[in-house]
Amino acid sequence: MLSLEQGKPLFALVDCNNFYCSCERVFNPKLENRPVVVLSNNDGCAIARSNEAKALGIRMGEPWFKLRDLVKHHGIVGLSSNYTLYGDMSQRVMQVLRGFTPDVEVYSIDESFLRIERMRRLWPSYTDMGQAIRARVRQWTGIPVCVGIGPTKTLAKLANHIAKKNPQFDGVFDLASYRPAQLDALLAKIDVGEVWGVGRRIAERLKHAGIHTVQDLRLMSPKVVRAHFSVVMERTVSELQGVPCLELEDIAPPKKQIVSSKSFGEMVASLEELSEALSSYVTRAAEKLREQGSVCGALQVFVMTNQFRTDGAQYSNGIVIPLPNPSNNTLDLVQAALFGLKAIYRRGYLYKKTGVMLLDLAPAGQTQASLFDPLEEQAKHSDALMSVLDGLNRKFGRDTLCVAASGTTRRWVAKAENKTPCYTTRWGELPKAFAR
DNA sequence: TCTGGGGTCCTAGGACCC
DNA sequence: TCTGGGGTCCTAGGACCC
Repeated sequence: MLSLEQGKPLFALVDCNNFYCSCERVFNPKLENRPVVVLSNNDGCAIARSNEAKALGIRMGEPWFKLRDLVKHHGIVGLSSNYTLYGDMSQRVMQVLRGFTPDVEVYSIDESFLRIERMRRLWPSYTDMGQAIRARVRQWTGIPVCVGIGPTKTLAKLANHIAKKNPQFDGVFDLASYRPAQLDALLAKIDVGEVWGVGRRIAERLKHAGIHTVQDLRLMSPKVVRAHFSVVMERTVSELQGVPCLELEDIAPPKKQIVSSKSFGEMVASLEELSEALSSYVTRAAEKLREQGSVCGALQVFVMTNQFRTDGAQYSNGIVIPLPNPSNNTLDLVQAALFGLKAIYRRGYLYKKTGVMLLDLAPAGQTQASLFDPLEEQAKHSDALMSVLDGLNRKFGRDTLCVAASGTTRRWVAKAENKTPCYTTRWGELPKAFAR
């Protein structure tokens, strides 16, 4: 981790434009210049929109079925999400960024923070450096990005927003390239809700107090903000004023909980089918658990009916199951989860969703031993079995080897009616190029 | 008919301890 | 009539992020 004490930091935020839509466009140029929407699991709602789709007023999270008319009139393309593709494209983009500096924090699937103050001499200006990043990512991956540059993460975020919204900056904006008075005027035109850390609720409260723009918030005293809001907001205001409070976290800390849950393609009533679905989610969660080298000490199972429906009875419940011995063995976890499911299952409801959360995560191999620990020999067998399982599934694709409890009919799997191929991760689905 | 999934952090309040 | 003060741990709920 690059500490803030090591000289004055400078951050760049590199953010992919309309990331999921851009990934689709890389492999299907016919999608260029058309309104494209990528849908959530189950083809439920819009989670990524091309600029053309945004221009039609399609909002983030808008249910797809409500867009039916708009779709008909404007020839909107709605694609099921293809996370395998997006995950792979993301890794490629991040790899290109690491070619510029090792000081990269992958903040989400489509954005990274970079510490750039040591790169200054390689380009005439930071803006030129930003343009170089943009050009290389575009050329090597096909993905368009914007770059925002500022002395704190919050300001880099804001600069990125400015780069995105103002075409005259050509996708790169360095806050330092503006004189203070110019910057004040610019920030006085941006809604306070655009600040990183200011969500819908806090924006409402701020506006109620007469704070409408980023500039208004920037002029507040952090102490006063703390008194009326929280330490988090205090930090945000300090960062807006150029005082860095957040460091670059280039080494991802292990996750504290792992969740796997999904809505069903069709409603599920029986315990058997719920068990199948839950087993498959637990399998996925356990894979993630082993990937980060952890074991879990407890898991939580939950079920719920469709809360959007007004007819029919509603039911939702959850239960935490402590494990006698911390484990990352899929079979142990499935067994515990099914035990929990049995306890909260009620007959007579139509379920929409179930899921599992792995809790009390700890590094494997350094947990408190219990009186009833399995024999060392057994533990070794368990580890060996899991590495075979993971190895086969990595090599031959997910679910090549899975627990029988996850079933074979799988009526409950989510809808994905318009999904593109895994162009970059499956031999059988490689894109084909033809010469004329 | 159709409404995502996966995370983090902070705060308040209760239980309990000395 | 007067009814301490400080600390920890846990949980639930709320807010935020992508």
